[in-house]
Amino acid sequence: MALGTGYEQQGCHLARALEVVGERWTLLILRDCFYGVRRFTDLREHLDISRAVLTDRLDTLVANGVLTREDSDGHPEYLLTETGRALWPTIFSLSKWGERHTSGPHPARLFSHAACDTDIDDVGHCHTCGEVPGPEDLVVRPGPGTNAMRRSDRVARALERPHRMLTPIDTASGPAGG
Amino acid sequence: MALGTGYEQQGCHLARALEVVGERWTLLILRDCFYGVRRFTDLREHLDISRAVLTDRLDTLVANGVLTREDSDGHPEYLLTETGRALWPTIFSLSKWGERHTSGPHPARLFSHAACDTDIDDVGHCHTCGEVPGPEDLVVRPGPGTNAMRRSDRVARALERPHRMLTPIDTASGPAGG
DNA sequence: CAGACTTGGTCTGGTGAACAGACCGGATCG
DNA sequence: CGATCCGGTCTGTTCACCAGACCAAGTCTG
Repeated sequence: MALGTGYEQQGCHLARALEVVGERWTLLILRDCFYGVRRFTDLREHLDISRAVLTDRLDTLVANGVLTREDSDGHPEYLLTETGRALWPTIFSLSKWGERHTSGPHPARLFSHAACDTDIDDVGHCHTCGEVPGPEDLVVRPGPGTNAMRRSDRVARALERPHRMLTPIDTASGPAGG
Repeated sequence: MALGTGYEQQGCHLARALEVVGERWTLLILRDCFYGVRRFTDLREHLDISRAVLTDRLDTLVANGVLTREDSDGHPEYLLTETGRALWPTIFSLSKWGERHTSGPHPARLFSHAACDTDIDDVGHCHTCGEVPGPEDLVVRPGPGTNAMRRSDRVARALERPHRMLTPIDTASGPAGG
């Protein structure tokens, strides 16, 4: 619980939202889910997060209907629900803010509208189609700021190539090291 | 620091953003700043937050260029910078998400475009003007979900009436109690 | 000027969360 | 049958948050 019992007094939807997704690591976990990461070990390796905390966050997200936990091939897979997918504007805008205002000027990731191959702008708008595509219609690829990332885990390696959001990350293409 | 030193390995703008605004209370403080709250005591009363934590969060936000600390009439005032104002889409979308997906169906606050008096939609769009107004062009007023709030502090009372965002909250209109 | 009050903090002791890392049970591989 | 992978749980330490006491500067009252 990010705010203890405070949200009751707040009576505010923002406080309630922060109860669910405002804890440490949670938005980073969800960002990875949008990228297509679905498995415990992939999340753990990519985020370098403690197992206990990852377990707790996933449990919280499942309990709040943001993720589902499904068995696939004997392994659990964590998938975004519709509620979870609705967080994309928040994650996108916060990431853009970080890019603009706290980091270097170069985006680490670029997002393009899969239907027309146009890069979306800072508010997620596709100028070719005149719409704001949902995350399922976006392709993520490395941007000029990517050199800031020196991670060699399987997720980071898979994201070195363009990848359709929400489709599974291919983590079977080789060992973690490299 | 919300993520310790983790953001270095992440090389990700979202992680860097969360370093700045991802700590407990921070987004609620900033929401209040958008509403026009500027003073330490008003923030403390409205959020019911410990003095030490509020001090720490304000210092962090000032140090990261999200707020400025200025003296007005002998008292410090905390004001959003341009960088801070750029967080509005994030706060708005997360609040909308909380409204839709974690709380009741009724918005606690409604936002209208001051120029044309039209309520903005869930993505912040004004259908009359065909644009997405910035926070300085919005008026906030209580919505049908407001009854969930039973706070009687001065900020809550001031927000019982429509209020132009980013203009100072009038907290001198009476004592805190009611 | 004394004394009370407001404002904007700092300091302290207790509690809960996050961390690194050990351990573990089931499945799969060789 | 042992080794490895996967998805966790458990443990001891560190760290952040909390309530609440304390404090200094200003300021209102007389």
